[in-house]
Amino acid sequence: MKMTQLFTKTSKTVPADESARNAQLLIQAGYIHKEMAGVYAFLPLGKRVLDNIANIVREEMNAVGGQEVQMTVLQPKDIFELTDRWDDEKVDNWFKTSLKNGTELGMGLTHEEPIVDSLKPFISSYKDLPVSVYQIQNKFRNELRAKSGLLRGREFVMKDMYSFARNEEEHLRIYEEIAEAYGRVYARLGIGDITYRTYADGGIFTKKFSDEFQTLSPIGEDTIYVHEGKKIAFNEEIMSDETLANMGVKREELVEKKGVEVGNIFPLESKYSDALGLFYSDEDGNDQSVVMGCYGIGVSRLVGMLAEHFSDDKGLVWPENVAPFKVIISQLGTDEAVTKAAYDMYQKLTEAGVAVLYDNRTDARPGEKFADADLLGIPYRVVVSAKTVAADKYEVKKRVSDQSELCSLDDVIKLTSSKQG
RNA sequence: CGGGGUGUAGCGCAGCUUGGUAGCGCGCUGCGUUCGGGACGCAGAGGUCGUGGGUUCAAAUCCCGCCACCCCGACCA
Repeated sequence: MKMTQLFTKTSKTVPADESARNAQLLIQAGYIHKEMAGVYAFLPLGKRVLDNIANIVREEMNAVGGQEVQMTVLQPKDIFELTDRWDDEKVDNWFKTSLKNGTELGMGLTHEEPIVDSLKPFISSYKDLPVSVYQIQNKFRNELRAKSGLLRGREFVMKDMYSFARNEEEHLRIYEEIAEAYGRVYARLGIGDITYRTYADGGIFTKKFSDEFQTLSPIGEDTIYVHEGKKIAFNEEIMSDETLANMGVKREELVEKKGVEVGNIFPLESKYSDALGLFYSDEDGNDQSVVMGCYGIGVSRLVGMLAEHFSDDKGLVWPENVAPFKVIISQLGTDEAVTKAAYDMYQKLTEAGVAVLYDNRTDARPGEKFADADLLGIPYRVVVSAKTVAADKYEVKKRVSDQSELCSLDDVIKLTSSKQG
């Protein structure tokens, strides 16, 4: 993409109504637009990052047999009454609305009931199970207070998967498979080493425990206790001598940290399937309960988490897998030879399948182009100028490094088109 | 929802104490000079001062209500 086509611009000043670093950077660089507190629009660059993250999540969910669907945002009241969750006393952060005739509706905050409801016509036999279904969709939560930029909004993008198994044993196998897939997601996003599977409370979903995936960060809202040796952690909310004993861990082995919840998985047993009448016939023709699990990943929250984590005093520093563009070509000067060399590079990289942002602005001086390349956080910067043209080379610098090197066009293509991941 | 703070041009801010023709920087438009780390000169455009009421000859400024945004806390699929 040519930068002159991109409608967003960077700003020299930090927005005054944000104090979270992730929101400051993303707004300053033109990735997102704040519509209201806790509600952000994704602009072209932000949308590309969001989609890159979503695609990694999608690939890993597909790899463990997930089938993608898209549920509705508008939800009927009756199915939530069957599970006793409609009452505002039970769930108090639900945006609700109504039809003209007064019929009450909910706006997607979670989808256990609708998913069960839509699978019901298709699940009747043990032969129909197991199955896992997921979606990547906007979720709405009427938070009393939005905060921390993209980390805690009222409208956000979430991947939620629901698994349906014939029995507890099958459920556990699937649950662990998905937990492992989660590990791969965070590894591919570049935060595998600081993300911990964390033993936590079950919240409104289940009486039992849940597993959170917590990424260590000073901006984290949760206090967790990390066991480095086992690469696991415990949420403060369930810390007790009994829990620790059950897990075979000693209190002095744990280190207190702040974490951002980037995923949360729950065993649901048959709470929702039973309530909504989803059963299957076993080999003997007897009705059996379906054992469910649900699995969330905060996709837009991850945009914020990664922006927060991968940044420096000059701006964003995206990992290659999520960067909106892998390469930015900074053309300095408007000589014909320079323009031609820059445009050649742009075309060749594009043909090689590399996502390129071509800074073809003629009204921006070098310092401004460099500052923008840094702020935008594009992993590779290729400078084309009278100097590089004279040397018949291109100057390549990684965003994470302050050393540049002169390369041939082919070298640049080789360097930037590898390591897909 | 409790406490604290802030709303003035697209962005960042000053002006408010002590009422009297709304300012600065960035950005934007035009012209010229510049051109490897956010250049400079000249000439311009752009504002219901969050909003509604009140006091006053006169309100960005004083008083009251409301709205929005930020922070701390509580809460948290």
